[in-house]
Amino acid sequence: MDELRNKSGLTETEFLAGYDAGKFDRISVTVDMLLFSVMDQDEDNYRKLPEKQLKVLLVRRGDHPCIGQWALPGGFVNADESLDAAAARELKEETGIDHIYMEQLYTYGSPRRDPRTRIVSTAYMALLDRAIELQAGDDAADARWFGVERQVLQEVRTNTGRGSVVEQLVELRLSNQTVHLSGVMKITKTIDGKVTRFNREIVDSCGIAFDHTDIISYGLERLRNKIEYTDIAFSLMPEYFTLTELQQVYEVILDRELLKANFRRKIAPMVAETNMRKTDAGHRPSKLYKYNPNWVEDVF
Amino acid sequence: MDELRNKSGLTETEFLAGYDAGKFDRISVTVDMLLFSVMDQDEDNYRKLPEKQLKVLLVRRGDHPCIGQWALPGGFVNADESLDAAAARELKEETGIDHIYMEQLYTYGSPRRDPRTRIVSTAYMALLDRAIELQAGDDAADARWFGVERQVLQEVRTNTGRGSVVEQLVELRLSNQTVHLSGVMKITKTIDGKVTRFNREIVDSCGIAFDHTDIISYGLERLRNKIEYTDIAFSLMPEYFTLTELQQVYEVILDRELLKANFRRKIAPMVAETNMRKTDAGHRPSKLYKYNPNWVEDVF
DNA sequence: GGAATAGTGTCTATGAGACACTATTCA
DNA sequence: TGAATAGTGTCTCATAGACACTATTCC
Repeated sequence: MDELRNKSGLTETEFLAGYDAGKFDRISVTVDMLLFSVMDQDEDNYRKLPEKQLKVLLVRRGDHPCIGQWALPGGFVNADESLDAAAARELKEETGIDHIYMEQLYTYGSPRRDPRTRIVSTAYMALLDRAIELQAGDDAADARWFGVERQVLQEVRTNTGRGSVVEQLVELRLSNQTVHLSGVMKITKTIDGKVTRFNREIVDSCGIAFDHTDIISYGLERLRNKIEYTDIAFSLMPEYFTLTELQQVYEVILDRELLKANFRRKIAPMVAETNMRKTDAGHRPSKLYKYNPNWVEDVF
Repeated sequence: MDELRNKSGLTETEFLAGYDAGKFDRISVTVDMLLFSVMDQDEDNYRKLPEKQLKVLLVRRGDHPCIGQWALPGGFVNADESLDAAAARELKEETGIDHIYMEQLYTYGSPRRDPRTRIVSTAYMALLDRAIELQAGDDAADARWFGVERQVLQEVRTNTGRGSVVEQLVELRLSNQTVHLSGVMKITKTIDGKVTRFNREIVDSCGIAFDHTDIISYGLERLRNKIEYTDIAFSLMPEYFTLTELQQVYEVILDRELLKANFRRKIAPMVAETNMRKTDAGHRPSKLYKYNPNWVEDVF
């Protein structure tokens, strides 16, 4: 095969020897890591269960651009590593964690999304099954968990002659004890004739760096969709858990309450009972379950 | 805000003036366009309806690397355009088409996926509602439609101690009157404890350039999933169509037959009847429908 | 008339949702 | 004992699937 020659009469080996990568614009490529976890809120009443909250990990930027703002952890892709490997490496560097669920989310490539230079960034989403202590004085000097809330502020539906436009204003609020961040996205679905287009635009961003408001809100939407038809929720659970804890994770992500009996029927095939129980809770103990790894879904 | 200074005492303006993009490895970024359409097969019996087939557009490579093989149309992203814009531009250049459905699929970034240099490529999927004539002597000298077939060759399920592994061998066959291409993917889902990982690997590729076997098979999976819960199928239909034609499009993408009565009930809210009919077909004429752009789904 | 597609009616099985009820700890 | 959660039973309604049937065109 190496004997094939192109119009200039070159074999592939000869062609590659003379190839100049610099003749096309080269671009900096980074990965950003959207790390979610679900953690307990403290509860004063010993009898009540602690509430759960969806958290995202952000890092305070210590340098320009967006100095002082909060950003997703991430960094440049090295010459010899795949995007997946770069994302896993960044996660490990920032948090010391490995072997957790991770998937590629979306690639952001607006020409001016970073004032330094043209940067294309591939966002990944990862899910963590526990709270981790963030060691201060690390590479990421100032990494913190933020509680995540999302709210639709406004929805406008317009009928145009050739179709319709649906426009939503969605607010994202990220907060912990000391810091409160927020951003607003305008998400538009336009149907023009038969052509449907989606558009996402950051309308307002308060303390969130770059276009990370968009990434976080998109990741949240993906998580919300996937929890309905995959087993992704178990990536957020410890090895043993009660069904109520599992239900709380679903509720916090879907942002609505579920009926216990129905929930249990639905997830029954995905879990396996153990003979352990969680006791000393000020009320009836509950069985501990674990993920049933032999659960068969429609695979791919 | 510009008055914030970093540890070196620089304002953002000063910082940016001294920023050297070259200190990190820069990478070539391209877009690849997976363009699908559904076209009629010729039918000899005048009474029978023509069968439909899913098609993908490929371009024969005239230069190294992968000279002589068939690839997705695509090209380098320009310095000043977004990824979406680059994908739309490439599509327009190769086919003369614009204003069609398009979405970002996935970003491929293995270090050695292209022998020239490190290339990260963002794949897009677009859907076309008609057959277009491919003008020879174009930029893409040799662009052709290929019929797409996918077949699961083997599925192996293994129970490991800590979980399970499901491994599928999937063959992709692309063909037209003169050219027959094929590729085989090994798609693996590994559950290890609670951590689920997916892996896609090209096992064999016969005449399909680079990692495009992976892109095409992934796009096909995405199309198959989305046709079940979105209105994406209408992007593949002309303005007016019969319900049987619409059903054929679903069948060709899902690769299974559907029951007519059930199909019609299901898509009824998405279509609007017209008072036109399709006649002279050697059998009972059928009503023409169009997409109902006021159909309300759960929006986002 | 007959070949072919167009189009409809209805039964059943399954699953989602609502709701009411019983059971069990432990301070 | 009572506050709280754990856990179950059952009804209804909506939807997916199977299947059988009627209707209409045009050669």
